[in-house]
Amino acid sequence: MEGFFQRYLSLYRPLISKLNELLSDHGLSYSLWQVIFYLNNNGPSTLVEIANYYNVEKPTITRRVHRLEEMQIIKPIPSEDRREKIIQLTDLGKEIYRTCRIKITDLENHVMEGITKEEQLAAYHIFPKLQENIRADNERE
Amino acid sequence: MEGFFQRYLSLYRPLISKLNELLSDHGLSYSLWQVIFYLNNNGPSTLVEIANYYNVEKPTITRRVHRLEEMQIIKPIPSEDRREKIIQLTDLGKEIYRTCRIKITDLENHVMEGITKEEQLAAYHIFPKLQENIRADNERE
DNA sequence: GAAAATTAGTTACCTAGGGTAATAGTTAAC
DNA sequence: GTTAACTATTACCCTAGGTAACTAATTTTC
Repeated sequence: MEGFFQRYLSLYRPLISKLNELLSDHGLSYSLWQVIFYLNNNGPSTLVEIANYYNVEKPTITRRVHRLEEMQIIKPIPSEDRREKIIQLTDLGKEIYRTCRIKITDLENHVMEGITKEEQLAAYHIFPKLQENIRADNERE
Repeated sequence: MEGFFQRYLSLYRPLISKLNELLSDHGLSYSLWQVIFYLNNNGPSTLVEIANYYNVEKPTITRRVHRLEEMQIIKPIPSEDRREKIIQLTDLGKEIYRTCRIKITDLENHVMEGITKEEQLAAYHIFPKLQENIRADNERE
């Protein structure tokens, strides 16, 4: 499958630019959206949970969380364990999630025009497998 | 196709890290590799050609080219038009291309393990189409 | 139950990578 | 021959993330 990475990667920049543009209407970027997305799907969470999910370091999430707090999109809630900070979406945050979710899904449908359902599903299924293969390969070291 | 972008994008970081790691053996990163790759496939080229191909700005390519020149991987050749700078791979550059090409193709094959040929091809074909749809959508503005 | 180890989050500093605007030099257009 | 357009470069800025060191809180260990 020579050239697969080349094709995969050349889509990245146009796509992430498009998403960032879409999200900038709400003062967001894709990296901030990831946190909102996680909180919407998983409910109140700690920073470590989010960092683990996205395979990024803790300071990265600290930064994202601070920005979202300033924007009143998320807020901390009390925790038993006083080391950790549990955050959840505010009402504003939930509203923004819904609005952006619709826009992103619209975009997803739009860029899929002219592509058969079979191809879409094949690609959809392939990503986690590739990720798992890379993860397993990293493990092996 | 809700969730497609999410899946596509979560593969990016692991993959680009893996490639950068692989290329770091030769003092390279994926962004530098792109220039080598282009020169290998297209022969001597100007910076503008490369910038257009990868949809990045000219200063981005200026920087990459300077680094590759320092590493003696590429060299300028005389041009009729004295505004432009034509660069090509050196012998060392061609050698590095071959070595890395093999390693990258090996990695491509390896991360494809357990994925059917049909799925691979479907994904392979879908990327340019998605890119074209995004491009067309941007055009429309 | 006190000391040591671990954990969550933060801060400070650094790096990669790319964009914008302005500029010099060169060529094309008229 | 003057103006416009083009190539490459420079300077400056932004986004995004990583590493190392640190604080505070909690577990583990003995």
